[in-house]
Amino acid sequence: MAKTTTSKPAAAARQRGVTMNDVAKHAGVSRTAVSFVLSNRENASISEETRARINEAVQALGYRPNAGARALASQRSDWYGIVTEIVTAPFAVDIIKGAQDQAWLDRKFLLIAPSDQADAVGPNQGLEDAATEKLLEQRVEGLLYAATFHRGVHVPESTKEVPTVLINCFDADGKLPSIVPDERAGGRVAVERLLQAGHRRIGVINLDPDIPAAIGRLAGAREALAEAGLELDPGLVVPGYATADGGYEAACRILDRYPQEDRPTALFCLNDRMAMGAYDAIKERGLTIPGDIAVIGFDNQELIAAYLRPKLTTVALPFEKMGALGVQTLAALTAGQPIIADQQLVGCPLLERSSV
Amino acid sequence: MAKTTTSKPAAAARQRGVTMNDVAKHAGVSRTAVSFVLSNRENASISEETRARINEAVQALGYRPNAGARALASQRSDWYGIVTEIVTAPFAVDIIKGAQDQAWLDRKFLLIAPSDQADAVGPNQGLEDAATEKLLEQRVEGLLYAATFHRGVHVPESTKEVPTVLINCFDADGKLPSIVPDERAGGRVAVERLLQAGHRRIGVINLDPDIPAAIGRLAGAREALAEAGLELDPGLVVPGYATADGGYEAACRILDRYPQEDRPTALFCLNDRMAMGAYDAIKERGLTIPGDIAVIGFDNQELIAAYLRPKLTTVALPFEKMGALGVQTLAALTAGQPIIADQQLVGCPLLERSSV
DNA sequence: CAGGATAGGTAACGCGCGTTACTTGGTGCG
DNA sequence: CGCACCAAGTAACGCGCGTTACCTATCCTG
Repeated sequence: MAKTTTSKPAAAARQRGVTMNDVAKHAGVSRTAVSFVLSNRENASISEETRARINEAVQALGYRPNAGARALASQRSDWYGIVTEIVTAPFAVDIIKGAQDQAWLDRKFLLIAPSDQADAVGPNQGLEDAATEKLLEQRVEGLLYAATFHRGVHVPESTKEVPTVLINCFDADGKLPSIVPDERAGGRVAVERLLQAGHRRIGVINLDPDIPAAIGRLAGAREALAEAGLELDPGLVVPGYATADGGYEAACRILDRYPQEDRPTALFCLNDRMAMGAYDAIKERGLTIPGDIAVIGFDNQELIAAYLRPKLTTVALPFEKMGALGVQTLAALTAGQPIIADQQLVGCPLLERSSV
Repeated sequence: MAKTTTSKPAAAARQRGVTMNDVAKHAGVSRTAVSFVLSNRENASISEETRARINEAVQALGYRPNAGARALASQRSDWYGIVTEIVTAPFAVDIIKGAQDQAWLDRKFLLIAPSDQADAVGPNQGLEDAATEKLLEQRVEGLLYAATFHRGVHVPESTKEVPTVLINCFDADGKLPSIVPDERAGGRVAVERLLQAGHRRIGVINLDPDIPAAIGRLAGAREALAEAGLELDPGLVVPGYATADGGYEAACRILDRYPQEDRPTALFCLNDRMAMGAYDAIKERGLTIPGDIAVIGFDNQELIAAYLRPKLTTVALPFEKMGALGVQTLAALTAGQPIIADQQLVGCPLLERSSV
């Protein structure tokens, strides 16, 4: 396995551009022939022998196709673009990973353009126009928009020029197809798990009640309870800021509100950060997890859920899957297939750890 | 602000490609003239009037330059490529953000290519070749390699064809310039902070002692102690797995090893995950933070450090800055400037929160 | 043995744009 | 009036490649 210094290819390529012409000359054929074998044409009509000679020449010269020129000539770029503020927020970066991997499989290149967070809070909630523009200049074949958290967004007009799919967000004013987590089913599976463990009095630490995550997860929780013939005691639902401190305070309120015999035996925290705070509130009172109080979270923020003590049982947001599905959907659209559904829901799997 | 439906531009552009020729016709000039005003040539010699006419035509038709064609003709792509496994690991995604933002400022486009984690553990520790190859096919002007954690890497041979900079890693066998965190200075500032708070017996929860992070941070800690006329008691340095559990166990050992009067009054945890575990060990013993034991971490993993109770004082890894500096360095190299230094160290700032 | 059908190629155009060389009409100057 | 000069603009080439139309030799068929 001695590393021979026969890296002539690299040396040759370094001097600014081995082209198909060079390959053709080296192999003693026309450039067209080279193009044919490199693109594996069906009706090839190139003899095995010259095909081999050409491949040798490619190796020998270290030829590397010029993607730009190819795109120009063939009128297709093999690029998708994704506009996202996610780069800023490690939280949902798995969307990108899922999309990347899927694109890679389809031999597409994913161009990632950052979207200014600034816009996201302003009156125009749209993801950034400049990024979209840049991507269109690259002649991407399709566009993806990905948000850090599930919400409605406004998308730039120019988007209408190419197929577009939204991930973890939905078109607030149009009909663009979108991929979003099935919050309701997620809330349901969480509470079902608690019921299955024998809990009957379940406290819920809520998020801002107006966002899709809160609406869906709470509805799911109610469904699960209803099926068990139970109702959600309004006193057991407390709102919290979406932080550890918020979770701590909410948990304190919920735990101190009732005499011990009425105290909930389980807490459904609508996100993991709040669960983190709830842990402190519970431990502070000399209670154990899950012995005295079971806790279940949502989001599966690895850095928290997998490192809390005991490890947090939680419902995962399917970021990676959403990213992959987004690319698949986009591929279908660019291939001219009709839109399957305006909104595709992706399941949120329960991750069993040790807090229930 | 009524939204008029005068989106003729979009409509015009939709039908596959408004070109410079179309603009030229619409403005009644030659394509060359259009090219000149769009690229803002110095020796323009285009009258203000026709320049205006051309710009109007651009607006009217919704013309958008074709980046690929431009690259082909001008022989420069305005693209940098970054090969990284970071997409997989939210941990260091800020490197990408920093690089993105800087590239955006320089009007460059950053192509992000995923690197298979698989390779990173194998005997060939190199970041993936396929990704590099793909990027070179796009004719990127420069390459960046970014790793999730500070270490030596092997880079594909083909890399030598364009300027290359390593971020958060260094070339294990060559001379490629790299940007890495100043671990030593970071360790030093952490311990200095503890000393300043009056601590004299400081425990250290170490990482795998062979990795650059551990070597540097520990050396820095020793330096700070030496300057205060102190030495690091070997019994106070315990190794730990780089997880919360590892930190918990290490903290238990260190806390239980000494009678109360000899017990360290502060713990320097070489990463935040271990600090998270140390918190539990401390609280379990009925001790308070920072009253009885001060804790300082490293890495500034926001999801942990900012949400622990009390919030964790820690030393930040300058991911975003490293990303930006990487792009700046690359810009200098592509501009033909000589390499400043083989290895640029970036400072690790102390983030004061509430655990010291 | 004429005629067509194939295998095995090649010449040449165009993708959209940057760029260099060239043209043209007007103006200043001796 | 003749010449140089400049502002204003254009024709035309080439970037590297995909693709279509064409061309030539060989083989088969009737």
